[in-house]
Amino acid sequence: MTTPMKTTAGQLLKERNRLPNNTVAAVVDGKLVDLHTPIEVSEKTTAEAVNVDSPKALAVIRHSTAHVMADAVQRLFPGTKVTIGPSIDNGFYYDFDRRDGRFSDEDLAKIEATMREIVAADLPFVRHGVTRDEAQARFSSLGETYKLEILKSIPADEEVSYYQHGEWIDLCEGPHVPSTRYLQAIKLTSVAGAYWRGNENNPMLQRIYGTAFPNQKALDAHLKQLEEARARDHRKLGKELGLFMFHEYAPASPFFLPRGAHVYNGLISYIRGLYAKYGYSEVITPQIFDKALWETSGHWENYRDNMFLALGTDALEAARSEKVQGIKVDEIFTVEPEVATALKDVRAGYMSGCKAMNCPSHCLMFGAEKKSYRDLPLRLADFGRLHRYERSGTLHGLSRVRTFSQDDAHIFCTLEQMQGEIASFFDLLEEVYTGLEMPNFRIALATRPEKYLGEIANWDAAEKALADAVVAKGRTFDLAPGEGAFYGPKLEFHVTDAIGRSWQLGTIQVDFNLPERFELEYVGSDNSAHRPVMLHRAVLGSIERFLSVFIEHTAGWFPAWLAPEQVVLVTVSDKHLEYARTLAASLRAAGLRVLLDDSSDKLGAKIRAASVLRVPFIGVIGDKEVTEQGATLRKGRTDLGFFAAADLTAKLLEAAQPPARKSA
RNA sequence: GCUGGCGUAGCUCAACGGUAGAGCAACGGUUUUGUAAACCGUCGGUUGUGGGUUCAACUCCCGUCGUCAGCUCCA
Repeated sequence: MTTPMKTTAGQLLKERNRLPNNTVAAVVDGKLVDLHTPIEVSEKTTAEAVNVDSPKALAVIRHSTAHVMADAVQRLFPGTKVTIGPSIDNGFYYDFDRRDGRFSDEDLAKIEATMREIVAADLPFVRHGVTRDEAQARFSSLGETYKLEILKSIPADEEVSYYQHGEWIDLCEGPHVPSTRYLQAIKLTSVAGAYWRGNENNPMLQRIYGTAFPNQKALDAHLKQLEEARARDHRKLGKELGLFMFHEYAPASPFFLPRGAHVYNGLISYIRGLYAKYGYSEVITPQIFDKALWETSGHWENYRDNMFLALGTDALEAARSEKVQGIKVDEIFTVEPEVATALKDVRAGYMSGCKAMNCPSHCLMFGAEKKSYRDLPLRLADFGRLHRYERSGTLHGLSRVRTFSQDDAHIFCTLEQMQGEIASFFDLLEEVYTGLEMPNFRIALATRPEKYLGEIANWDAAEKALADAVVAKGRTFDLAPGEGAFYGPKLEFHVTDAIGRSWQLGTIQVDFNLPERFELEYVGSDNSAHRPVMLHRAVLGSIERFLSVFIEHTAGWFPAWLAPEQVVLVTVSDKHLEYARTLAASLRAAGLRVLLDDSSDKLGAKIRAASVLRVPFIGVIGDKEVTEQGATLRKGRTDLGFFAAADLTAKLLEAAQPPARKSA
């Protein structure tokens, strides 16, 4: 018989001799709690100390820091109302409603200074479990209207509590560190607007972001990583390396300069090379279609606002002469009324759309000829250019653009073939990620959402096929329940880059919808018609977005097979130029991309110029190299020594091989 | 889209009511160099754009375009 007793997690752990010095919280019966708040325990209660360096502790520290920040803000800016202040992936934030002004960078410095005072005061965090009425009374006397709103949204069966350090209180379920003294490494990072409860119809609040770590060393490491990410920013490198540019005449639409276009095309030819091996057939499809196509595919209904509509002069002429029976333009456009008015006579039959996706084209191709089960699986690949109207606030360098192309393909197959197709896609994906030296990825399986289309049995079969394919490869996946599209479940592939960030690149998605809408059929061995399954899949996804990831992953140091130039020859002085020209010509004849720096700069300056451009190899030519007929090779900061001309060619040609051919 | 910040020479930035400047790049010359920036000179801007205020606007105000950050990881 166990008797319940009142104690604290800290006390309990101490009695059990399991309370190390650097403990900030505890997990009691699976729940994260404070060390210092009274709880009911029995002998059966399990308790575990949460070490200051664990991820759980980090969240507690950050949440406590958010409280301290809100305290500091209200001390410095009386009348400011608090809202919410959670811990997040890289730190924490707190949203404030401040009516008398905006937080400036100087304000952040002041707030941070006040926070340090609060930390130095070593104020304990005390939890108060209260009734709803008590909480209501307390926060309404403080005028904290947002907290009252939150209080209302807390389910009736949940306990309500507030936390106090010093004089300051906040409606909060905790847990918190025992005292402000535990918050030793804090930093406020930025201020930005955020809507109350994330809804743009609600008032705009001011959000202060900050971060906190168990110690200064960890904080410094984090700040250094942020700096590293800034240094690798693809927008900055794209400019510095002459890869791409933008122009306000085509917002969010990249112009790939010669060096960038080389890398772009290199990626496509790499993928294209693998398509032969994996049995894909590449197709080329139109850019602009009659609106009827998008009605069939369902995009007109669901995706119209994201599409660019193209109008020929024919359409305008037809409208003017009123020969065609039309519909009101304001039924087509969801745009400003004055635009709709200006265009109101444009006729529906002439409306056309620039493609945002390739799948409808591929469905037309599939349906154009009678298909037999012997034609399946049919894998149609398409690098076609897509246009999507993305909201201005979501645009970002190459990673979110309005025109791009994908390493897109659609596989038409039978239900039975699905698992094999998924497995084969998995092989392709692994080969590419390994080839591009981004071999680490995790997988998520997104399953049937509440609103879905098609038969549950098919959904179950598709989800099982996706899961089985992953397991068969000896991999695990995270389940994302209900995150699938309305037309089918999918696998998502999230790769980890060189500085530990995760990006979703690849995906394979089952589609029960489009074959239905396009009434696609094949004749089975039983001589009757069957509906094929359609798989959408991409390895890199948008090439533009992939490039943004790849540039940041490599910090601009592309592998030699992909780099715009593979080697720069630099001479020690003018008198070595003649031989350098001969050598450059012979390397070019061997198929290598060679630059020759014939400026009158000193050697050091030439090396610097080549390094800034991230050219993989630098060949130095001076007296010794002319005499011995070769070059001294350098890769990055590493000196590879002297290579005679023939060896140099062989060495560079080896490095210039794309991964597929290297491994073969 | 919304809120806020920012648009100055090709690039990175300064000047913040008195009429625009530096470094790098480019160009010309000198230098002939041994592993991440030689030296001298020259060119380069209706300060994104359209209006307004003022004797005077890069600077202040309004519109517009572009761009950057953020816009539930919920007490």
